[in-house]
Amino acid sequence: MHASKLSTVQDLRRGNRAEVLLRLYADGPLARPELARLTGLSQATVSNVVGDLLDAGIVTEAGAVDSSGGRPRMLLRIDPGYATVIGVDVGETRVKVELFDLGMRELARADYALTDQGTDVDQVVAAILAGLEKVSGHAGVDPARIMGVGIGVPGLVEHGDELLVHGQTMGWRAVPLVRLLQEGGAVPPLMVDNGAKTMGQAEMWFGAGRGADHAVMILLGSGIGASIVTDGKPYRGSTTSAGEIGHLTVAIDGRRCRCGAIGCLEAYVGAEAVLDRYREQRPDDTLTGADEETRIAALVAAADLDAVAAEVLDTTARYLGAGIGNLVNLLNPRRIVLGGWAGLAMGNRMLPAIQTYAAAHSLHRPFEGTSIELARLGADAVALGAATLPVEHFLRSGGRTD
Amino acid sequence: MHASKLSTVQDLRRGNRAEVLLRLYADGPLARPELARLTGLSQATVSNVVGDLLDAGIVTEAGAVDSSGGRPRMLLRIDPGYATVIGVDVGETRVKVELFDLGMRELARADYALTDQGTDVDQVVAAILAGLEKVSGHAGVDPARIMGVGIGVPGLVEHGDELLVHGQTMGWRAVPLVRLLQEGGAVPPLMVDNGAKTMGQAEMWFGAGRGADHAVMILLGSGIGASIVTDGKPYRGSTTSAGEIGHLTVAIDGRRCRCGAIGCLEAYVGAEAVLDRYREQRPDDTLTGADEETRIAALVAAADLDAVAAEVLDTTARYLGAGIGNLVNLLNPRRIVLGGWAGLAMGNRMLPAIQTYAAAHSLHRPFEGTSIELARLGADAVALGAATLPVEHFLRSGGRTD
DNA sequence: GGGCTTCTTTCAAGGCGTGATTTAACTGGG
DNA sequence: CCCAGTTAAATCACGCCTTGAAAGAAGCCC
Repeated sequence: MHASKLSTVQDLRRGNRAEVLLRLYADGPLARPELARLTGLSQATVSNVVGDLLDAGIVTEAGAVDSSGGRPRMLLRIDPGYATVIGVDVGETRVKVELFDLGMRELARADYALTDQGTDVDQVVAAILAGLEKVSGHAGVDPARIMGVGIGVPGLVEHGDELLVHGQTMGWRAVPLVRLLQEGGAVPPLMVDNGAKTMGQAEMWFGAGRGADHAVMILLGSGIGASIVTDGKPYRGSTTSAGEIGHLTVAIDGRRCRCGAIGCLEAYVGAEAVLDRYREQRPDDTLTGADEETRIAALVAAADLDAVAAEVLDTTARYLGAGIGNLVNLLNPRRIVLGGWAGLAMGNRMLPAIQTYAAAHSLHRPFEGTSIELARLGADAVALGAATLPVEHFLRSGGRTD
Repeated sequence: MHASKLSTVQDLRRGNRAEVLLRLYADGPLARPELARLTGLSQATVSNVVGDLLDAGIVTEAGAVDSSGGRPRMLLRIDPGYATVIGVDVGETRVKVELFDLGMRELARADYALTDQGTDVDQVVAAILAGLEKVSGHAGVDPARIMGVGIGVPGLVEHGDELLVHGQTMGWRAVPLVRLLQEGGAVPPLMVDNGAKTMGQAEMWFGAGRGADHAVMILLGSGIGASIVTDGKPYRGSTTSAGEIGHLTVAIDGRRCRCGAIGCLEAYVGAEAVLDRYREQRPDDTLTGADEETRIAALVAAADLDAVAAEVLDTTARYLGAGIGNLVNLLNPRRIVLGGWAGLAMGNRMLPAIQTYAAAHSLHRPFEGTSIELARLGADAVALGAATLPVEHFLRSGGRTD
């Protein structure tokens, strides 16, 4: 019920700087008059703010254009070289650390295999620290100019007094990841979020979610998760665990899920569940491949000839469509993005079917206002999205690194 | 991705006035030092702002208290008599118009029966206009001091160029309600929202939702709807139709819903569906009463003796619990409030069962952070909630009526 | 009554956004 | 080549805001 949190007149300035920075970051090079129009600020203020940002080196001029009889407008953009950020993708099989400039071009990377499915916290922490060390030492990178580290982890992240990670699949319970990293010598700011959420953030900024103020990014892998964006901001709920789409009940008298409940979406559409369902119908199991990823690919490829495979995939689309319908009815998003390696593998073939089933399980009006698309950034956007966390903080704070 | 919309230094003042007003409204009489602490403003600014508000007559002093050796602090509160608001509850059987002071005490009311289930828009508009006329003429009420009219309608409300109401149950299609009312002589501001949402707003402000920043109010009547509150604000989605909980798919191979889809929650837990299910199992139908409301009451009363009734109610609780579980997993709210006449009638007896089933269909962690409660304001809070719309606008704008 | 405490107002200082004005930069026509 | 016309950017004076400090107000306790 309470309003925003601005009070002093400097906060106002900070807010306007943020407005200008966000707009410049989102909509590429812009000239001052356009900025004034887009932000609603006066041209005088835009000149002032831009002057500050130019002095600080955050913004640079990017050439002049146009001129139908007047002074040409000078384009402005955020200097990609002003600072760098690091994104970390903690998975169950490996840790990936990438260094980006502000334009999100990758400057360096480090990759570490995990030997025990990520259950050993110390091994993961050591890998992250090694990765930070390595990419920070990359030629031409000033460690003082690294504005932050974003980390995407599989599991729930609790932002309390101390940041805690609960990772069911890796057996992590209340792991104080930030503290462990700081004790290991990592320098703040360290920002941690769920990997599905960071990937969703990446799609929102650079992929299929661009421009949508209300969107849901579905991350379909072995299991299924989602990242909800409302009013342009990631939605976390009261204890930061919103978006657990995997355990929506869609078949109240259906299969038992590994979570113990009955009829969860994940009991049908996660890669693991899809392969289980196929195996049940074809005990001879003709799919090639040892890991889920190649087996799902084989299943999709087989669907043209194998009626069982086609039926399994169609059922998947039907359940996923019902789940998407629930999202549409409940959240009324502008866009739904299907991502994750399994989502892309199956979605490439089945997007139309998914859309049809989703329509059947949605109210007409909200469905009309929703587009359902595939993710554009592939399955490797977790680190990219994680790296946007410090960037977003930087932009929203009006350009201070603190 | 964009920030809030403050730019000039006067907006800052307006924001601080709003902060003070919201706090005073929510937390009763407060003294200046407490306001300073709660809002984060300096005592000097609080004095300034309060001075303005006192001069404008919006705030009044409410006696001094305390004094352990110092000057006693003067309590402040919003003057309930500063202005009045009107709330309108448009139902399918009647139109109710109520006049409140700012403290939401009812000063006058008018009630009009509808003869044709509300299908005739003109009749509804005429009833509203008559009601406005009547309560505005109430003794001691200055028409110039009516700060606005809030209207709760059954159906989707589209806030586009022109406000349009789509009411499926009344057969309304794109009805320009505000325009019709203005042409009939009603004076703006007129604010319209879905009745479930206004009722949710009432529970948020004065009922079971107080203090929860993330909550879902479930309105269970003949059908079922919901009002979602995120970060303290009503959530509407991209085309203002969020919260259509009634057509969540919970039983993908289940009953056909009147909306045409299969397995909707509303096909099981709405009063109509509950009575249908009972009738299917007991074609002799021993329930007394002609309308849904008394028949549901009879069903609940019969459950102690009638095993079929008990089973029907238990199934209702199971489906409702699954639906609530979906809300918990997806939105991670702090509180879920069950209201509406059917929700209260059934919830009184079955809340524990609903909670148990909800727990079974929720992830452990988010469920732990959620409380599931019954609404406290009865089934007649639609008009009250509607009346809060202009009040909220007034408070958030810092005390201007424009 | 005189200290003491606490609330409330007043005051000067430092910032900020804005409209108006001025300066800058470029086009196009004679 | 120069000069009016046009648009962009910077500058200025003004009014408004918040704030810490200081002053004033209003009660308590001894």
